[in-house]
Amino acid sequence: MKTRYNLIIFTIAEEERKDIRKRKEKTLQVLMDQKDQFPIFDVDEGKSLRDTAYEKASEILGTQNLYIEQLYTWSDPKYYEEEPQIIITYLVTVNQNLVKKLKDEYQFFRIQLIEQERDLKRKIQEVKLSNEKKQTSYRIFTKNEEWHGNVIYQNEIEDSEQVNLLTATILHTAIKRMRHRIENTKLAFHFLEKEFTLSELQQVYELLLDRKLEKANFRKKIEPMVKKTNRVISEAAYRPAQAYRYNDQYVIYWV
Amino acid sequence: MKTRYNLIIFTIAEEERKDIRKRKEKTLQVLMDQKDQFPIFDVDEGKSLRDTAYEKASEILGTQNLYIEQLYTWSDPKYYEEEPQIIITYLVTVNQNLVKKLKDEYQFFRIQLIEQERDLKRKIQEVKLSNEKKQTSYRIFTKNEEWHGNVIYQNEIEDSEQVNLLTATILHTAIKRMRHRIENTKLAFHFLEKEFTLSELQQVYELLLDRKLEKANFRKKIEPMVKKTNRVISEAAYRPAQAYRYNDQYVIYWV
DNA sequence: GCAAAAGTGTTCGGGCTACACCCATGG
DNA sequence: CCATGGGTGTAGCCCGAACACTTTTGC
Repeated sequence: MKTRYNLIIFTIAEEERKDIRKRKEKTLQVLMDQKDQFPIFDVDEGKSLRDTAYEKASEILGTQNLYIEQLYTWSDPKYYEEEPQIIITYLVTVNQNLVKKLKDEYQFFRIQLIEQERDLKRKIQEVKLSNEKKQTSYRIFTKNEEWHGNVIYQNEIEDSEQVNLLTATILHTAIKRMRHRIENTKLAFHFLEKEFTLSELQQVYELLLDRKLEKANFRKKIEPMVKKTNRVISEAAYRPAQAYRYNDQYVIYWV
Repeated sequence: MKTRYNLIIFTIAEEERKDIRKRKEKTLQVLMDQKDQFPIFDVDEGKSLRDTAYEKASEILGTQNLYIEQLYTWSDPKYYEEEPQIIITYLVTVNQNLVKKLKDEYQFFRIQLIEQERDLKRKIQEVKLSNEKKQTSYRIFTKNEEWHGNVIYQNEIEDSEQVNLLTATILHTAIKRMRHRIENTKLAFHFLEKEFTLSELQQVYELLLDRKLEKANFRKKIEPMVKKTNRVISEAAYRPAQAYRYNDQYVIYWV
């Protein structure tokens, strides 16, 4: 039985400005290798897996400024085509401007999620992964089922030519995890520069949550997580925005 | 590098009634082996770890009515005295009345947590584990620290004669996890019979959260999770209580 | 002036908190 | 009738949702 670990690395990239009067658009992206899978490695003997994963991610991305967290450990045989494995996944987020010298074997793909159906027991999403060179898309069915009195989530994919089940499941699980983590960790801030505007922060939230938020309400909610600086950031032909920083005093979830 | 899995199994037991006029007291208990550790096993090749863990837990406890969930995967060398390992922990909860034929090598221990100190960056807890035959106690220091810009939780124990660091960390992590899970899964209900009173449910919450709750408010909050039956349950020299069941229609956290 | 976004204030409703009160039972 | 817990109603508060409105900039 082989034990390995892999990395699901997210970034938020700014697209080219199309309209000089408008804000730059941001997209959520994920890193995959040439086989459309997440980078996977053998475990380093006698070392903390978090350290190993952090070093490997730094090496891939060329920066040390990363959010990292253990996502889940996968062992179900249905995930493997060949020999059974145990895979421990680490979730990483990074600011794209810090990413240097990305190796040829890895590429970022834009993620688009389109919800097609949803009821109490199941959900169908269309997932599109694309960059300049390549585009893949698949549909993922998520069901919550009973299993010995426990409610468990099962994912199925329609077109296994496009993506394998484990990859799709990891992506699904990672996005779900990030949606929780933006509420009470620094995760969202690792997508941004040290200084950022509240609109940029709101865009990060909107990309991860996949829905529009109310500006006034958003600002009230995240107020304790940020600190205003005395600088402003000018973007385009509209009013410049105040620069903010993460508030290091902010601690919650302290059980 | 060896990969294994272990089980942290909780139950809530009713103590003997001391005063005929009073309600039976409940205590939170955890299963450990004769070396004061959680049951640990080799991974079953080519099988889902959740299935393996579930079967092993059923075998130990003599019942199939269990809550089970993957807790975390531990790899840090500081947890191991001898050779490095990777250990995947599964969290299990069970109703004690269903526990049959518990093997001699395993025993349940009452858990008492006493918070001694707490501020923004650290917390000190005294942990007492006891049953009729044995008692151990130790102090656990939990700190939240910076690590490459991430906030991470570090546990330290004072008296490593009493318990090893991994065992203490798993217990700590499991309780934290349960405190989240009672809000949105069936976890709490696996401690109880199929039918129960709202007071019993409230006691489960109070044991896990380690604080008293307001009766009226608690009932309003958990109302959507339960269904009233037309039976009553008489306990002692006071008004009998309505019996409730888990409401199977209740689904949240459906991302 | 106008388009676009920055930034703020107000109202409404739901949920949590605290507290008060009545009900049913066995001894 | 009393101790004990079962069970319910209400008032206050905070937080999030919805919406409206003002300000600042470059073109």
